[in-house]
Amino acid sequence: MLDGEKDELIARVLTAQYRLERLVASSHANPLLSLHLTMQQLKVLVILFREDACSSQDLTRALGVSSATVTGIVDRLAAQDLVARREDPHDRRVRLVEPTEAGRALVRTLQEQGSQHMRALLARLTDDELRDLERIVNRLHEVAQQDG
Amino acid sequence: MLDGEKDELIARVLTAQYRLERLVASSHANPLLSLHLTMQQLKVLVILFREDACSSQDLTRALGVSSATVTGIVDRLAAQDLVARREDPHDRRVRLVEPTEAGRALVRTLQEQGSQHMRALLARLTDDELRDLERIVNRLHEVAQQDG
DNA sequence: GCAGACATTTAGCGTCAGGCGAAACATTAG
DNA sequence: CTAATGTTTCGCCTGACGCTAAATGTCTGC
Repeated sequence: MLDGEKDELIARVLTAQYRLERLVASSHANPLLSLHLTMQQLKVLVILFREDACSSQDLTRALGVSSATVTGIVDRLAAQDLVARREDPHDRRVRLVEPTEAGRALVRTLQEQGSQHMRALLARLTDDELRDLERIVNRLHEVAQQDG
Repeated sequence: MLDGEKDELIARVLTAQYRLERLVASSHANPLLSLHLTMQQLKVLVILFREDACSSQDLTRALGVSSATVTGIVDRLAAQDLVARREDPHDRRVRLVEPTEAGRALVRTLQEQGSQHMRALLARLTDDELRDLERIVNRLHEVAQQDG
């Protein structure tokens, strides 16, 4: 296939995917709308979800605020049982902050919107279609992993 | 295929997709992290993105706050040129609020995370894989549309 | 045409989260 | 041992949001 044609095919796949996401999103409530966190609290959770555990200093740098401010934000997240603090075994001055399972679950609901809905849609595909999809998603995963 | 086997296959597809999303998300910055809105402001934008235009009263109900509060939130979004107000032609008491193009673009960046990255991944698939993917995504779109 | 209802905004007040600098305290590094 | 470092506490300040009540313009039903 010519490069132009492949680009066109990729663009079509992305467009189709985008339209599907839009359609799925419009048929059920966006989890963001029922969220009761502030933006800074959510940012901390998103960072922790990705990094697993961070020192207060890491958060200070990531958010661009003072360590006193980070203490306040983490305190309020801890009060909601969304994060927990622990000591860094290598340096007892450092407080590592990590998401609780509830904190993780919360970020997950934001990132995998419509997953139950998607399950219902997938159930409407033929077995062959499902197998094809599995094969392709696994391929994409492989490729993404090679990219590091 | 037996129902149990199909459920298993669907679960595998969802798991593979989840793992792929996690991998993609971990390799580039989450646009949420550079957002400078408050949560209520973001919620209003998300609502408007979906509905296109809302009255203040619609927002009052959607957010569960007073109309005076909605006025403040919308004022501050308008000051950032993310929303615009206009009169409802059918009832001049009503103020319709709609996202500006900048407001739409902002919500879009949150919802299509990793789309450039995905493009690069797709480029690594074979032509047949891309065609299969397009076919399946279009099928899912069809099914989602039938569901209303 | 008019009174009552309705949609929105304004004004004033209060609370909360976040933001800071400085000090205190425990820990680490040289 | 001293100086530097990481975190928390304290005190102060600001901005956003949340509310009630009043004001103003518009609509509805009689």
